[in-house]
Amino acid sequence: MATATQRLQRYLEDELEDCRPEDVDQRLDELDTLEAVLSTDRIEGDLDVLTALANETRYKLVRLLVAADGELCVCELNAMIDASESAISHALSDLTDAELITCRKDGRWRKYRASNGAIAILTLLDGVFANE
Amino acid sequence: MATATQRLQRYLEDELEDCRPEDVDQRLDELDTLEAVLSTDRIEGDLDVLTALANETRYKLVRLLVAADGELCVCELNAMIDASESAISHALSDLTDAELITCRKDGRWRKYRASNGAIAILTLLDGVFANE
DNA sequence: GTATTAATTGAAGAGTCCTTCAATCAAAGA
DNA sequence: TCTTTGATTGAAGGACTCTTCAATTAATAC
Repeated sequence: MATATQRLQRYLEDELEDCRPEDVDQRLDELDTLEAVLSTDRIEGDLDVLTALANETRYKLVRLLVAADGELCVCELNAMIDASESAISHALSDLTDAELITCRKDGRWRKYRASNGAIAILTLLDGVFANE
Repeated sequence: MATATQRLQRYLEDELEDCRPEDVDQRLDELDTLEAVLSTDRIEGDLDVLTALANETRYKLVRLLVAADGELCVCELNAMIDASESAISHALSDLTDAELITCRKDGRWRKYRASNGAIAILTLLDGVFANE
C-alpha cells in the first residue's frame, strides 16, 4: 500500500495541470495552513457542547428549557420527560458542566434555565435543518 | 416517594402565591403546551446531526472541509488527520448520512465538501462559545 | 484480460456511555 | 431533634460506539 504522503503527492501531480514541482509545494503549504485549524483548543470545548447535546434525554431537557423561555423546576421537567428522576438529574448535571444550562436554588426546589449558547444552537438547528 | 405528579402539584401550590385551583390548572395547561415541543420528529433529525458531530474524527473532518471552503480529496484529509484510512472513511460515511457533507467522484479520487448546515453550525459554535 | 490504486465495507473486540439502584445531601416542618 | 421531601451522587452492568483488520469495489494502467 502506498503511504498517505505518496498518495497525496500523486494526487497533486495528477490534479494540477501543467504541474511544476513548485505547484505541488505550494499546495502542500496550503494544506499545512489548513491543518493548523485543528490545533486550537476550541475543538475540545466544541466537542463538550456537542457531546452534551447528542443524547435524547439531555437534548429534550434543553429543548424544554429553551421553549419555556425562563426557569423550570426539576419537578416540572420530571413531569414532562419520560426518564427516571435520577437519569434526569445526571443529565442536568452534564448539561451544567457543558454550560448549556444554569441552576438556581430556591428553598427546596431547584430551577434550571437555558444558557444563551443553548438558545443559539437550538434556534440554528431549527432554521438550518427545518426542511428535512 | 411521591409520584412526579404529586410533587408537581405541591410545587405549583407552593409557587403560585394566592393560589386558586384554577391557577394550578392553568400552569398544568402551560406545561402541556410546552411538552408538545418534544413531539415533533425534528428531534430525531437534530440528534442525528449532533451525534454525527460529537466525535473527534468526524468533527475534525468537518472543520477541515469548512475551513477549506471547497472540495478536499480523501487523500488530502488522510494526510491531515491522525486516523486510519478506514476510520476516516467510516467517519465520512456517517457525516454524509447526516447530510453534513457531500461526496463527488472524480476518476479514482473522491472529493468531499461541507454542506451549508455544517458551515452554519461550526460558524455558530465559533461565535457563541469563543470565550471559554 | 491482469495488476495496481483509491477508497469503501462488514465484522468484531475494546472501550465508552447511559440508565438504574441504593445511598446521601440539604431544606423545611413537626 | 427527628422526619419528610426534593434532588443529587456513586457504582455497576448492559447497551452502544468507534477503531481496526481483512476483504471488496471501482477506476485506471499495463
